[in-house]
Amino acid sequence: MSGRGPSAAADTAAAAQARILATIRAIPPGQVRGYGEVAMLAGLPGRARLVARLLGGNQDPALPWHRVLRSDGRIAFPEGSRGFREQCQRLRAEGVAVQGGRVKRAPTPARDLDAALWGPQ
DNA sequence: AATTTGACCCGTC
DNA sequence: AGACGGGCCAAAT
Repeated sequence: MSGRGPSAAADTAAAAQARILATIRAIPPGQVRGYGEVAMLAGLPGRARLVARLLGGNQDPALPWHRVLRSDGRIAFPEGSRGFREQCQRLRAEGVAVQGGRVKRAPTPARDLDAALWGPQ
């Protein structure tokens, strides 16, 4: 059947978005991930902005959006804004140390891998 | 169809 | 550590 309706491309995009949302939902409480990290885990490397756009239009209160931050470990909202405070509070409620709008532990565990490979001496 | 915008990322100074 | 600039991708106007 050659009836590729207008759902062909839209379906792919929808699937990508669904994977992104699933990845965000899969983030364990007390942990944080970067936008690019979420995109990569969702099988969409380089689409960090898509994740951001998705969260921007997200209306699901059950989505742990607060566990997603910038690659620098910093909150993506401007300091003092509503989202900033809410995200900060929600993170602290999960035991995440937030200082100056920044998470103590970087979302990229690459350093841990290096340490694990070489070991503590 | 071209331009602008956005809860971004990375290398460099 | 923070500041600048360029790059990337997708949706909205």
